Amino acid sequence: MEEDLFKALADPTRRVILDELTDRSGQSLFEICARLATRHGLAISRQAVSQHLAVLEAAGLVTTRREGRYKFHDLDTRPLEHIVSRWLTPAPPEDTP
Amino acid sequence: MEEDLFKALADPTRRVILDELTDRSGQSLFEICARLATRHGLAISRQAVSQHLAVLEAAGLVTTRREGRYKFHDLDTRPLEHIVSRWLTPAPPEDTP
DNA sequence: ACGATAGGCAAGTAGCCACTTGCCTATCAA
DNA sequence: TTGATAGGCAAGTGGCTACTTGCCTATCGT
Repeated sequence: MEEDLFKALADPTRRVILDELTDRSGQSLFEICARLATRHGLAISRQAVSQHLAVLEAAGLVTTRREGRYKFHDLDTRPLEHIVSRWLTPAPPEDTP
Repeated sequence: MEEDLFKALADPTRRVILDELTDRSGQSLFEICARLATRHGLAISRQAVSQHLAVLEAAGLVTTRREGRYKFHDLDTRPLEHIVSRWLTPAPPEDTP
């Protein structure tokens, strides 16, 4: 859903998570939490990060794979190409809410 | 401001306005209102559109010029290039809210 | 000058969203 | 099996935001 993509990008914390996954894809929830805290000074609860990841997954920006008790998160930037092409290239309008 | 850009893109009505300005740049507030109604079926008040345009202008996506009692709105897509390059190319992370 | 058109300002409201809190399930190590 | 680790679910709360309403200013045509 196109709507989900823009909603996902609207939050600064989610953008930092994308930065984190750009730096190292395939992190678990706890890894992401730790790196948000240590490298970005973000004091944020595990649930908050979990909810952000769900939003990013709904937007197609993150894919997940389960391995035992771990769940790894991988970045998928393909939806992003798709977004700028809407206005940078002469393309027809899309959603009408 | 980077934050303003993503916030601006988060709203579906604002994205349709960008579509409208992509189709024809330099429209006045009333023109945009009319075309949102006729071409997109959006029953939206003039003030709402005005506020949306202010948000788009704060994001740098729209520039305005006054001529008499008219105020024309022009599209500027440059901030958009800037946004996807953050994750599509190996670039350093940015905002930490 | 007067009415009509184009737009601005400000306050109020309703709905959404990020975040927390509390509890629960599942996997692994000892 | 027990405890610890990794994650999920659900309800509640505070703040932000899109939209409306009402009134005001400025420019143009006649």
